[in-house]
Amino acid sequence: MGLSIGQVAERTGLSVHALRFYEREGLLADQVRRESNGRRVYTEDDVEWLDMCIKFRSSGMPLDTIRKYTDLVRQGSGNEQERLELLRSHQEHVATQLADLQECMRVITHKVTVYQQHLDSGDADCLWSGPPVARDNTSEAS
Amino acid sequence: MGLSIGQVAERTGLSVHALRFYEREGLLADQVRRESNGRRVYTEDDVEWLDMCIKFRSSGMPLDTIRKYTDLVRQGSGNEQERLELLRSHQEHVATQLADLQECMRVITHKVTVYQQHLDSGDADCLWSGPPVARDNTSEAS
DNA sequence: CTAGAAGCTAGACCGCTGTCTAGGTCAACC
DNA sequence: GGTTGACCTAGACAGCGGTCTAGCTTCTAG
Repeated sequence: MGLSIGQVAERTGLSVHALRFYEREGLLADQVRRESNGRRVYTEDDVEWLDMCIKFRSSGMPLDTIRKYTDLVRQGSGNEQERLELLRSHQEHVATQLADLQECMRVITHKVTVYQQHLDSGDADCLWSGPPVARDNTSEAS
Repeated sequence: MGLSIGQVAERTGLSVHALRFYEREGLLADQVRRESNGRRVYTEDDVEWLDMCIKFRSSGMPLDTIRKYTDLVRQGSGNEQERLELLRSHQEHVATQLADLQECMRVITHKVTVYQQHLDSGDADCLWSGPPVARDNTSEAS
């Protein structure tokens, strides 16, 4: 039932280093138990929690904020409003990121399309606008 | 017609420090010209290029890669295939990010919903599952 | 019994992306 | 002519998020 740090590393994709680091940083809701020999014993809950942390991280939540959230959860019930606010604020943040990223995607896709067209329509003939400026003339003028 | 570093900072949202840093890092396609007194004079093209760099950066392209792309553009025509590959590779990267971010959004929205419901349905009564575990039981079990 | 794999702690180090400081120039205004 | 503000360079420093090392212990298999 208990998992070693290596097993948790494998499951979560984090390195054992990162796992110890996260623990030091107070990102784990439950204190990790130890075997008599001092080795960490993780539970399935820990893995679940870590997966959530990874999602938070990968969506740009700083470790600091994850720690805050963890602290709230650790304090037990009564602060659900605070947790909600934290989550909502991050949600907004992610929404912004999504919008930004979609815009980037649009621009890059446009550039890719233009270059592709250029390459498709014969190689050596420079119908491409010449130097000195606009040598990357995939800019936005549709 | 020429823009000072301060003006460019204002337009792009980058700091003057960052602008000088980007230049040192070779992220500018055209060499920035100088006034007789040594001050930088930017063109509208520079601003456009910087906007693109900002989009690349904000979608996670490392400065290193932007530099590579810049180098290709600086070298002039003939390497469009390489540029395209670089762009495509980044495009894939962004697509992955988008998917990840959307998944994060899903999870966070779920959590927000659960907390909201909890808070809506009366405050003090703990129909919430108690300690010691699952104190943040917004996990994925719909 | 020994080798190798896995774990432990404390703390140094790293890559990235800026940011800021020190020390100075230059132009404009009161 | 003094102050203010924008600019210059070179280089030190900072924050984040790990990553790795040194030096040690502890299990497991052969």
